[in-house]
Amino acid sequence: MELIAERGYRRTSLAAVAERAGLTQQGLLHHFPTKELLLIGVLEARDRWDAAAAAAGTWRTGTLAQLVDYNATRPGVVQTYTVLSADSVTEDHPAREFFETRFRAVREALAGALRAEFGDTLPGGLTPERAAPLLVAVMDGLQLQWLLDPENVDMPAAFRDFLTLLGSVAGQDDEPAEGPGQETAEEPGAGTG
Amino acid sequence: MELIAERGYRRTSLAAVAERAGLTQQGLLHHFPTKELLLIGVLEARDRWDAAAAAAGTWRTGTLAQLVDYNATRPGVVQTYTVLSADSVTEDHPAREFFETRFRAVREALAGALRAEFGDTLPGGLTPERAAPLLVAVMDGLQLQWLLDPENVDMPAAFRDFLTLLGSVAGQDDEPAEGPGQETAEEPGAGTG
DNA sequence: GTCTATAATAAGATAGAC
DNA sequence: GTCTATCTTATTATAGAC
Repeated sequence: MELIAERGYRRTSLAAVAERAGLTQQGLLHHFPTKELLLIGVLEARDRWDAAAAAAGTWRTGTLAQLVDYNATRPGVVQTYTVLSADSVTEDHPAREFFETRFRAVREALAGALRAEFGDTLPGGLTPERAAPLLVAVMDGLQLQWLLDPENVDMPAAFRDFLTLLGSVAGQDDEPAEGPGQETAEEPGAGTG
Repeated sequence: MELIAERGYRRTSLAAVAERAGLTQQGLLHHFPTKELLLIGVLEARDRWDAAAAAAGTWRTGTLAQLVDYNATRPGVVQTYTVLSADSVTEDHPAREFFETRFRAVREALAGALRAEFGDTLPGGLTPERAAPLLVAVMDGLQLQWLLDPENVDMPAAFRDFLTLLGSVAGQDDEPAEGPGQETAEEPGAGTG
């Protein structure tokens, strides 16, 4: 995960991963026979690590704001997710199905969360199902801008601005816009994951 | 551009570009001495091609909605932009400065457009400067979801939903949500470009 | 389970002829 | 301006010893 965050999947060599892990390339290939299987192993590991965050039934917009706060303290993890998810749209990418499935699940989970918090109708006459992809898009899009220019893009504040547009009060009273991050909360998760 | 759209920058070989262009790898290297300079040439070419769209003084939210319509008819171009912009956040990427500068310019241009259309105050008490990164984020984030799952993500409709949240009327009367695209309008431009 | 050794390939780049 | 030929390096993957 560290190396993919730094260099992206394609530029990350098995030799580099092996070195960081403290064994040889061939030792690494004993556990993951191909580079592709290693990538899938990484994604599955992050999924397991994100198990708590994936308990979507308990998500609220305030939870999401805290997740964005947390992400703002972990640029490496955010970069992993951003680079890998975009890379996955290319032909025959081993992670394509993973992200396709994941985005669908996240949209559904967030739609459920929005419905639980706001009911069937949101500002502008939107349904939770129509607002969910926007919520996901804002999280991912802000991450890209923030990774490129953290000095000029206040990701947590911008996300709360969007929640304000959605009609949530979490944007105003939930957390200071540019707080110290959730240093205490050890909840993981990057991007919409 | 075509090949980068299909495979991403790193997976695109000089030999493949040369073949598509109808010359040998060495003939290509005569015009672009390194692969990095070729990438910069591609980005500059797209900038020139986007010159019309970059006349930001004339942008309005309706224009942006039409741009999203157009993008929905050109998955290859959108993919180029999505893959490349995300890839650019990795260490020492040759296009990093290009995208950093470009995102900053686009945010400023869109802030100006929002101010021209809505004045200094938007819904939720947002300023144009605070809404602009959200607008960019929604465009980019929707592109990623749409590229991964075009059957389930109606990018133009979702973008108009966001415009509705921003208080624009363009979302209702400007264009059918899932139109045939702007086949006549030859205006180019992918992503926030 | 980890190692050394070694394929087998593919890539970016250079030299020099025409 | 384009070509053939070649260099150099990096990468994924395999074979087989310990």
